[in-house]
Amino acid sequence: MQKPSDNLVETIYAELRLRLQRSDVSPSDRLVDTEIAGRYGVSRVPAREALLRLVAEGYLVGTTRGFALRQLSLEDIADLFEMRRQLEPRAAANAARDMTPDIEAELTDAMTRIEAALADGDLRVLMDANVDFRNAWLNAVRNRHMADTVARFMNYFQSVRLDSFTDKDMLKQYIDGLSRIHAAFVARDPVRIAEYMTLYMFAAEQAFLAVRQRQLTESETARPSRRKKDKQGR
Amino acid sequence: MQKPSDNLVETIYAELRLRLQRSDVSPSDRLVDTEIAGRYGVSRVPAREALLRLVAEGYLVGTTRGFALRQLSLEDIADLFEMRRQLEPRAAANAARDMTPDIEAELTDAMTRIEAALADGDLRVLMDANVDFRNAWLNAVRNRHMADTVARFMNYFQSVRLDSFTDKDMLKQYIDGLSRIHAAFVARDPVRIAEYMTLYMFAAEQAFLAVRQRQLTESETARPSRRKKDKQGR
DNA sequence: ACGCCAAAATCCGTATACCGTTTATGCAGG
DNA sequence: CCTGCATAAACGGTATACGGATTTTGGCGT
Repeated sequence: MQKPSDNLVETIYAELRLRLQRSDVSPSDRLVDTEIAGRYGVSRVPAREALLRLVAEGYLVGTTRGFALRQLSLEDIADLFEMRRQLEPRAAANAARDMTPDIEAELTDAMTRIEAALADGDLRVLMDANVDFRNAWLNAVRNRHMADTVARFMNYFQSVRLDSFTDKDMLKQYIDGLSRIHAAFVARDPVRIAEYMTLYMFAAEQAFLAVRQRQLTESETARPSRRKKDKQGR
Repeated sequence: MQKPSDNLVETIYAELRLRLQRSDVSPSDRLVDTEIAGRYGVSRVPAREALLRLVAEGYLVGTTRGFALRQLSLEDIADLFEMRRQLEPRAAANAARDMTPDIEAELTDAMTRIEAALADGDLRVLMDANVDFRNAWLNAVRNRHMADTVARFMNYFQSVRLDSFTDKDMLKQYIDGLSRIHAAFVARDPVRIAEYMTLYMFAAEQAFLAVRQRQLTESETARPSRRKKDKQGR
């Protein structure tokens, strides 16, 4: 009865969004409907509609040459974090209030994997576990409108998060914050959750601003020549 | 090149959303792509994409027989107002802080028209002026992500607002709340704005819940066309 | 060598056509 | 009259095709 694969647009959209969440798409990549359509063995229409939806949601921008990751300006980052500060502490507090044992187990599992990945220095695993952690507590939020909106604002940053993790100190600080939040979730303490989350938001904003600023100054020099992507037919 | 009307999808989308904002679409209406395409003299594709975007944003739902207004459940209303309480007081406070003379003039003009319409009992004019008032202060919000998100949550209710206005007492109360908010905008008082807006949100939630509940009980009886399974009382 | 311009390629936007599913309609049997 | 069933209509989903704008490519003139 569970039919997420009912229509092609939904399938492709979900797949693409997952790729964005996992930073599988780099800022220099161009997503072209024909290429995606070919990869799924369908026509342009479903691929295009999925892309347009991602554009409407603000994840992508349409260019004259394919769709690309939206590049956040410093102002965007500040504005988006103003929203996150407004929403996430409240959402997390609600989640703590409505937490169930299964979700707590998911959270703990994800947290364990995050710390293991930190020890191993495996960024890819760390990011996946991080997404799991995030999705787990969002699932405890009863208010779906709230959970979806929060998820959307988080996703804007998911696609660049790897970069901010290149700084080891920042990464350590990030995991510490997460660990504290996890403990408060386990303790079912909505007030402290809201508090920790608020502090976490400010730290995260600084981290992303720093990362983005570095990217911007670096890209002053790099004027990319055209790169050929290998073609694959089917 | 200030032409957002470059492509057809954008044009049709904007037009349809305006119609939704102005309650030009009733819950029993069915929006069909071919019909819309015909009205604009274009093919199905742009009409369909505009409709799908409205579905993705939650304004419409796709049925097997055309697209229809999304019907908010009582839980939806409660959840959406939880979001509005979280966002609108802050957004309005920001607007008060960043208010410019032109926007204040727009606000005052809209407020004047609202009160005139109230005196005339002209609901249509009142609703239009109400949308203008709302858009005016949203334009003062520098954080576009915030303004857009707030607008989206407001729009869910714009399409049913006329109903809540059938109760004269509620209407009067509504305008009083708006008038107080307008005064605080003119006074550039972010703190009071946030306060008034919060109170206003609670009142509005009660009003919409009451309206929706009445709608739901009323629709128990309305059953057109011939049925097969379910028998009507003799 | 260098730039300028035209031809080619790429890719978005839009149009048209087909198909499958769901709903309505009409007809025959009780 | 009601019920069941077959047939038609409506509509969403998808495929394919065309056009136009923009970028790339390649060669020609200076």
